[in-house]
Amino acid sequence: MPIKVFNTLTKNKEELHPRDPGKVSMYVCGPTTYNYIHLGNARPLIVFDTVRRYLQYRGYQVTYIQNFTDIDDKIINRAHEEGESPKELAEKYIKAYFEDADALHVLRADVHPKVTDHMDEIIQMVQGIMDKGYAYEVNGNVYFDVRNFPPYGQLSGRDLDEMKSGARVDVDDEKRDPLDFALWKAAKQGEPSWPSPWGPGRPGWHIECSAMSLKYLGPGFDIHGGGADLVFPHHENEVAQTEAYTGQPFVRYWLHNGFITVNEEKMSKSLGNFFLVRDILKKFHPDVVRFYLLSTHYRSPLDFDDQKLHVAEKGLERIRTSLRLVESTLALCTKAQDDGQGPDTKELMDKLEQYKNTFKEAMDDDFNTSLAIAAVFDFCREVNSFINQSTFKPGKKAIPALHKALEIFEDFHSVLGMVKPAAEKEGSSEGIEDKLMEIIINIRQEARKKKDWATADVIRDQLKEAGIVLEDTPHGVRWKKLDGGHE
RNA sequence: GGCGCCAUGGCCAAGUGGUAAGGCAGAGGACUGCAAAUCCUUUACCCCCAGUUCAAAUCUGGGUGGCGCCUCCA
Repeated sequence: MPIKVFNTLTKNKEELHPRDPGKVSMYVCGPTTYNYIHLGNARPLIVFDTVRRYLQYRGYQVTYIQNFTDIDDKIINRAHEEGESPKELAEKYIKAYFEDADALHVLRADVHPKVTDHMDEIIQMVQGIMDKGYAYEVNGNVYFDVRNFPPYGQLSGRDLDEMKSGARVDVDDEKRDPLDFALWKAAKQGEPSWPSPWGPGRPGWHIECSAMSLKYLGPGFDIHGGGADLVFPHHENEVAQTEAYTGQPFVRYWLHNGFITVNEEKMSKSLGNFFLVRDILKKFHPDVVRFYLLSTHYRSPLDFDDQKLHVAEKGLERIRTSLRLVESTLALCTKAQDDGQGPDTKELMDKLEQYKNTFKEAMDDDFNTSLAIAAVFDFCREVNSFINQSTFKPGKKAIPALHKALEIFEDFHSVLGMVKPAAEKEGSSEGIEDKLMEIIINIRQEARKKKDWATADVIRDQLKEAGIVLEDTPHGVRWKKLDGGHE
């Protein structure tokens, strides 16, 4: 079964047939590094990270490129405000970007190219576009000539003449058409600049993604991703530049994620209603944020508030509880001397396999993470039912089925990136913690044997206050630490 | 003004022709010394009107409401 993706270019779900069989090339627009990233920035990171993980899970060799826009007006302005160079400012926020993205378990791209490292490629491309007659130079500025490129508007479904009537287009005497956009901007006083055939200046916003994607992925690469607000003008302009330059189709599949909203309004820096990832992570675990963002289909809008994160927290906890149940039961089975008792494990294994397939079918259908997560919940219920039914006694017989359950949890985790808790830090006092808990639990069990409920309850209550929850089960006592805020 | 998206139970959210997945919350039950966790049961005239069809949440037309892009924006 081929994977289907919704292609903005055709407005249809299409089967994914990569340029090179078995390989997928992806380019995702990365941040302009003049501030910490906010939740709206985090959505495409997590969405396309999940796309990448799933493609890898399905056996594709994925090449993933995500750029940093490390020179533009906003960076220059901000640098002036903060009294440092644009370079220093950009480096600071690139570092911060990685801190946030790593926390959210976003895998690093194969290459994170920066604009300032690719001036030669950019200048060469601008020159090439001029040579082919699709761009012109005025006073050191180079503009793309949209009227001369008939397919302009193909991605965003716009008509040049209809747009002209819109009131929000800047009038600029230098341009032949108001919609012409800058490939190269002449340097202004006090701004960083690079030498070029048209005098000192810097690249326009759009050309960088064309130049860098072309360099690392070549013409006609597979997937270009980004937020829906980039469709026009950014991606439209990328298509125009690149196809004018290469004479070939630029990208096979355009994928765009929907917005994060706050009170049903788009979260954006200009509206000032944004929440920084690092602030949210003070209140919620990164895995919860990830779960929350993936619980809605990537193309739908997603409204943000704390209450919804709390709901996500509970949902994720349900999955984690099931995972722990499997792990602890497997430990009991491994220790057991006999076969144990219980219903047929073959039937369980078949059902688990079915849920795994449901998960895959959901992801195959344009990365429907919402449906896929529903399959994970169904899977958990199946496992919970099996282990908690009264006829079940842990023993050797159940080991293969429990192993299989853990393997499938691992599959889910490899795609969603938040099913399993991150491993405890190396060199922690975990060993001692386990021993202490064993001692405490044994003391409490002695009290319970004597029906000294008062003592047993005091221990349980006080542990809970300390953030440790005890659960008395038929097969022994389990404990877990409550996940509070992160760090 | 141009282009586009969305409207599903108390909340969130899948589902694009055959009488509604999943999560959270609520109610009842099982289990438990009591809890917790878990399991079972239970809660939907799918925004309105008209049309197409044997059959529509799902297609078509109209309406109402909300949102987005056209300016930096993920």
